[in-house]
Amino acid sequence: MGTTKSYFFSNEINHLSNLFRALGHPARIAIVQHLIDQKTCICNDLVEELGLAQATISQHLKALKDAGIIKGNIEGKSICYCIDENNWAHMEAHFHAFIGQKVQANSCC
Amino acid sequence: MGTTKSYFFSNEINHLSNLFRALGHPARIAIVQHLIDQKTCICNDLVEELGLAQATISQHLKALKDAGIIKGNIEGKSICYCIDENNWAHMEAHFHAFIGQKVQANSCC
DNA sequence: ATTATTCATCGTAATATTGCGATATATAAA
DNA sequence: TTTATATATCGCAATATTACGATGAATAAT
Repeated sequence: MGTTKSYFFSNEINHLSNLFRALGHPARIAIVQHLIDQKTCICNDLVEELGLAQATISQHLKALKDAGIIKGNIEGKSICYCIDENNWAHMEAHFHAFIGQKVQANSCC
Repeated sequence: MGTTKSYFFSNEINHLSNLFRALGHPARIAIVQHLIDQKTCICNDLVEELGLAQATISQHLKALKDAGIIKGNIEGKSICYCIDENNWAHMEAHFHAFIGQKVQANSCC
């Protein structure tokens, strides 16, 4: 009990919900927005920027990396993160295929 | 400890992450997709359709309703759910404003 | 070689989510 | 009125998430 029954659902649906879930936390949205805004790579000014502990930021970065939304590159003693522009395009397409669907007006009220 | 520090973030960011989170579960994606496909309203054939317990489905419906994604209407002894087409449009715009942002290619690797 | 910096990971506490059976409520049907 | 049907909610157990301090690993600076 307590565990999501992913095996009840298609890969398609599980993948989509994983992407949504990865963005389902304000810190992770803020991180992604920061990476988009700063174009150039960002390491952990995020810690100062967001006001969360370093361990917490690192955890959120991992979640975004696992979802394929960002990627990181070692750069000296720090690590340079940026949007994974390849997956970003896929994600955009994936989201749009779902959210862009036509919805009937007032179909129940 | 353990609670999301929403007050660290803007309303904009919190709202967006709430929307994403509402769709961050396969059952809820499946429910929304079902509501889109069936155009006409759906009550709890979802229980048979998804194979989850009635209480669980009801809980997921509540999460989607709280997020403004669906709405329900009493219809005899059952309740008729459908996409809230007004908020759906807002949501689409909101998502697109975020996901549709231009991302620099290979900005860190 | 030692020290400082940057980041990941571990361990742990607090809280949230997921799922279900049981029960409550409300309407329809008999 | 009694019974059946549909749904919401309560209470609980299992698991996941969020957050943080402490520690480890790797590189840069001294």
